[in-house]
Amino acid sequence: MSMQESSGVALWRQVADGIERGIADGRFAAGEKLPGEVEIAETYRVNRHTVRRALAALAERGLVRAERGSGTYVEAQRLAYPLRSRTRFSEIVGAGGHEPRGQFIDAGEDVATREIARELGLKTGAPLIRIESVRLADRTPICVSTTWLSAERFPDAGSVFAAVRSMTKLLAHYDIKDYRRSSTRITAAIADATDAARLDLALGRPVLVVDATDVDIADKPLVTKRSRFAAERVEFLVENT
Amino acid sequence: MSMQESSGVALWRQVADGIERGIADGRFAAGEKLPGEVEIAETYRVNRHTVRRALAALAERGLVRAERGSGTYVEAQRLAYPLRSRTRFSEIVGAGGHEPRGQFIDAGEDVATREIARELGLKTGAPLIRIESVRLADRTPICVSTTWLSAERFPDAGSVFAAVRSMTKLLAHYDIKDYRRSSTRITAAIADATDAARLDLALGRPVLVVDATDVDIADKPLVTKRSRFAAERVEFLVENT
DNA sequence: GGAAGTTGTCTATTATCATAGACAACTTGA
DNA sequence: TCAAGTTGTCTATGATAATAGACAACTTCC
Repeated sequence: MSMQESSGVALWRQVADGIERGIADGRFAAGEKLPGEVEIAETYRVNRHTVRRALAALAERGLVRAERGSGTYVEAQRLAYPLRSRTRFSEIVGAGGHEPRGQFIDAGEDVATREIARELGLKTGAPLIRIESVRLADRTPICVSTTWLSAERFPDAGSVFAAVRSMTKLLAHYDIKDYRRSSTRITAAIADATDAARLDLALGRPVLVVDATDVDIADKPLVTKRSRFAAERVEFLVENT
Repeated sequence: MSMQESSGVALWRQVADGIERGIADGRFAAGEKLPGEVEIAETYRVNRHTVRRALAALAERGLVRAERGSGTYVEAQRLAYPLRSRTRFSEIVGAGGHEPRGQFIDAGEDVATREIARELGLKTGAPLIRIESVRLADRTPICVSTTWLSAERFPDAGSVFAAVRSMTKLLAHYDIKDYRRSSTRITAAIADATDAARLDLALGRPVLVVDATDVDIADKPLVTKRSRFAAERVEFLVENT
């Protein structure tokens, strides 16, 4: 009967994404009641069971809540994340009325690829400290980051970060009182298995991939990082001054 | 045997996304040979047939090309898209050595939601012109846009755009010689069926959703739009000055 | 109380996904 | 030429996705 586009994405998942999109762009406001399962099934031209599976997936992720006999209700909101010259995770999250947190996952040594060397103003193959971390707002993971610093300049960066769990505090430990974002590159991708697990994100969900470099007040590169943000939880704001 | 995470995304699709990610971030350079199907199957822990399906999907989208007896080769590249105060699609694409094109899809009338009214400095319910368009680099669709303008100030915007197929030229028609981007909000989502078709994108692929407003030299709002960029074809650059 | 509308649960059937193995067709390099 | 390594094609089987129908359990409102 149906044509079956065979996109590699299950029908229930497409319905779930459609509803989530509706929540994200405000067609379904927070607290509001969704259309009934039968009505959703009709609009997407799928079986009611397929809709139920979609809703179950959204419910598991905490986006909706089903009430038997009554209906299914929305509960969600996206975090506004301005991209400014002064970018501090804790300030941005705090300003939104949430409690910023940092989690240290792992640190190790690495050598600079050509790209990282260029960003940090080092030579290819220079020794680096690599730090893996997660940042959260309240208890919700917002992004995972892989951060690189020069191992010569910041020899104990790994253990320092593990203790302070904040990039600002890490730099302060090395007497760097101020820094700013010099460049930011943004694209989107599907979360890989590791990132998905760390972000508590379903497989196949999109992430915003941000490559950024921070410099000190003399424009000297300090750290470069690649962060993956859960797209369903944030919205970047670019303000042209 | 396998655990089956049941993410709603087929295994072959996950493999395809993984390989695409590898192409996007440079692990597999353009023109280079991918690992053999057996090796890919081992790294992803799936059957070779599953890998073949993933490669077939990538081949259909033109990202790779299989050569019997020899191997499978990469062919792709992402468009760098700087987000500056002065943002002109044709200039950005032209600077990358590609030929910019615009396609008019549809125009109609609309009334301002609270959000659009705020962006354009109008009252909620004010009459608007809504324009749907696609922009391409060479023959590849880059983004689809929904653009809103005040119907009072730009009464014939729809038919003018249909003729000139460029926002800069449309504004020039109303004696606006210069304008600039005042705000940009970025997030990511999965392309819906309509956008996917217009972008020639497989279902379930991510898009970068950009909400932007352009203002004249006196900071008066001119147009506001929501664009959906094929994430696999562009990379946004934010330059903090 | 009762009707209408909602979500929850069960059984059953068909199509697609994923695996498995074997071998053909072709390219490359020794 | 030949061996090794590659992609292409075939058959087969079990697991999962999607459909279909029926009815229970519960809420809301008249």
